[in-house]
Formats: sequence, structure tokens, C-alpha cells
Amino acid sequence: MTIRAMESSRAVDSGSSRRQLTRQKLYEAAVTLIAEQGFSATTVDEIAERAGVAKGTVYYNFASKSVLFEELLRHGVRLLTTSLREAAEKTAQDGGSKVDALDAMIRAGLVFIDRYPAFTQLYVAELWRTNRAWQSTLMVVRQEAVAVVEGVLRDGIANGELSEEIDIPLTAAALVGMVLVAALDWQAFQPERSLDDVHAALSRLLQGRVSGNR
Amino acid sequence: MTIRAMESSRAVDSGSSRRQLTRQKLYEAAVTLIAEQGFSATTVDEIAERAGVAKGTVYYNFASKSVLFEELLRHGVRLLTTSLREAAEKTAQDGGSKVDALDAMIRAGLVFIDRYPAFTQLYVAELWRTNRAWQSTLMVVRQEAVAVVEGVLRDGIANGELSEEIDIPLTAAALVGMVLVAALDWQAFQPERSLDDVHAALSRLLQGRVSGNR
DNA sequence: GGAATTAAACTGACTGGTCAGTGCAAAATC
DNA sequence: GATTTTGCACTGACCAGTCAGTTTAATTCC
Repeated sequence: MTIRAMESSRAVDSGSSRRQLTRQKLYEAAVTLIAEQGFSATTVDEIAERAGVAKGTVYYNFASKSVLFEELLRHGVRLLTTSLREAAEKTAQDGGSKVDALDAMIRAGLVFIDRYPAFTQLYVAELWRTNRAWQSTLMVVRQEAVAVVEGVLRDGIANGELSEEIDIPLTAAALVGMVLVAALDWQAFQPERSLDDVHAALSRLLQGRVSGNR
Repeated sequence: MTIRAMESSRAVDSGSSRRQLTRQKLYEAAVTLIAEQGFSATTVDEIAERAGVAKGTVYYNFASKSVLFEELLRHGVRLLTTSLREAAEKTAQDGGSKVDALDAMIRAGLVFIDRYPAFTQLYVAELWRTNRAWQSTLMVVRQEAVAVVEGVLRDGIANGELSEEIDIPLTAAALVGMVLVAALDWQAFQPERSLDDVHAALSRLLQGRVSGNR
């Protein structure tokens, strides 16, 4: 087992040392507060209080408020890309088509957003800002996620399943956006709908079964 | 004519009284700064400086920083919904189908975002936040925009052009999201692409011409 | 088993700086 | 001469980050 692998496995299982526990509590407190109010409007005192921890502890665990935020971002996006990749690989193993893979990724995206709505909110709110300290972190991390979708599109074109005319990066971005915005709207404005409902609506859009009679 | 009516009519035509000119400069300064940095991270001093105006003038024209921002929001969304509605009505007059209307609205959305990228950035960043002062303003204004899309979908189903199975609110939200995110990605990550390119990619997605051979 | 020792983790009062908003007299503009 | 803008000093609240001291838990030693 490589050192790298050890590190990432430790980072993935939310370790249970005292320190890891505190960090976890801080992540959870920060993610909801920042999703609600934005980064600048959220104070370190608030985060500490919500986490049930003294302010000094925040600074014992993170170099600064923005470092806390950056690590939070990385942590969250790692979860998302992992889950997208798994969804794509699973349908491949089951001998599904590429459209099936896209559909499975849509569902995986919805499940993620359903489980971590605050993180998604915060991510969308920060992604297109310019001139912010964590800008580069966000770009890298966005590219990772979109690349998974682009890969599936590329494979689909290669095997003739998808039209050669589609613009890979633009279509990938549009698909991601479709899922993101539909899911946030679902959460915010019609939370009574089931995940299956939302998935069905997006599937239909993906597969061009919007326009008429069939 | 009531005082209220006078105020709002004056706010609509970007009038050219001395006062209106100052307000316009303040809007422009505020929209870019807030898009870049967020509301809380942007100071009133910065806005005044960028607008080339004294700080006192900001407070002579707006009751507070957040009032300035709210009026900015209303101003911007008014422009967007007007332009969406016009696009939909135009294709209707030209005897176009409902899918044509949707397509025209996609283009209108893209044109708007192309012209006012900072406003769009800022709008997306604030829309799904909870617990903010201008939350209700945003909700109302979002509903206006989505309603235009929903109306076209509803008409399309009524005349048999669109499938009865589609979920109107969810599909409308997904379409708006598709355009929004694709456009922001276009601006941020591949600004060299032309508006026509982006429009073509989204049209294809809308009309289900993604999956191969036909 | 229990006392002593140690390092890691945590605490919270404090500091220095920042910023929204005020006040006002003088100047510019219409 | 009325409205609008300027310039700038000032206030009071708020907040990121610091640090000297305390607690916790694990280890060593008797």
C-alpha cells in the first residue's frame, strides 16, 4: 500500500481520533452556516459556537478561516466525484449503454445533492466568482467533476452511440448545470417531490422525450 | 399619480436626471464588485470609489448598502424577464412552434448573460441562500422568470406538441439551469466560443438530438 | 494499581484593525 | 435658491487572529 493510498483512505473514512472528530464537527457547522450566509458574512465565532467548541480550537485545527473553507471544499468535491465515477463504472460493468451511464450519473448527482444540500448551495454560490483566494481550488475541483461526464460523452461518440456533432465540454457543462439547478430548485421550492420524480423529469430531458407524442 | 407610482416609473426608464446618472454609476460599480467578491466582502467605500463618487452620495441616494443591492436585483431581473417574454411572444407571432419558442428563449437567456455577466453571477450566487434579507425579493423575481418558461411548456402540452408526461415545474427549472450554468461556464472557462456555438449545443440538448443516428 | 510526567488538544479574554453609517459645512449644478 | 454632490473626520460595533494558561488522556515509573 502506497503512502498516497494510506493518506486518502484515512481522509475518506472520517477518522475517529479526537482531532478528527473536532474537525468533522467544524466542517458540519461551517458548511451550513456558509451555505446560508456566505463566507464573509459567517464569523469564526459562529462556526465555533455551532460546533460546540472554543474559538481557539478552530485556529488550533486550521491555519485560518479560508483554509478551513478550502479544505471543506476539497473534502466535499472528493465525495461527489467518487460517487459520479462509481455510477459510471457500475453501468459499464453491467453492460449498460453510455446513455445509461449518463442517466446513472444524473441519479448519483441527485442523491449527493439530497444528502449534502448545504454543500451544493455553497459550491454553486462560489464557483463563478472571480478574484477569490480559493478560486484555483474550485477550478481544479470543478474540472475533475466535469471531466467524468466528458469522458462518458467521448466514449459514447467513439462507439457511435452519441451524435458526433455534440460539443463535449459545452454539453457536459449543460448537463451538470441541469442537474444542479433542478436539484437546488427541488430542495428549495418543492421539497415534497421524491427523488424518483426529479430523476424521471431529468431523464426525459436527457433522452429527448420532451417533444411530442411518444 | 401616487408618489409610489412616480418612483417606480422613474426607476424603469433609466432616466437621465443628474440623480439617475449617479444611481446608474453606482449600480454598475456595485454589480461587478459584488459579483466578484460577494455582498459582505464588498465595502461601500469600494463601491463609491469605483463609481467615482463620494461615500456620502451613496447614502444620499440609497438608504443603506442592502437597499442599494435589493434595488439592483430588481432592476436586473426586470430586464431579464422582459427579454424572455419578448422572445416567446415574437415566435408566437411568427407562427413558430412551442419548441421554437423555447429555443428562442434559450437564445434570449444567452444574450442576456452575455451582456450582463456580472449580474448573472451575482444572481446565481444569492438565489439559493436562505436567511438573507433580500430572500423574498429573489424568490418573487425567480418565479416570474420560471413562470414564462412554464407557460410555454403548458401551451405546448395543450396543443399536443409536447409530451403530456413532462413535469412542468421541474422541466422549467432544469431548462433554466441548463442555460444558466452552460452560459456561466462558457464565460468563465471558454470565453472564445461564440454565442452561436453555445446556442447550438443547447438546442441539440433541448431537441433530444444527443443520442446518435437520427 | 496508582502517582508523576508529558504532549496534544482545547479554552476564552484580549487586541488591532476594519467598516457601515453619520454629520456637516462648503461647493457644484441645475 | 433648491437640489445634489463633495470631502472628510468620527463613532461604535464587529471580527479575525493571538496567546498564556488549562484540561485530557496516554505513557512511564515505582
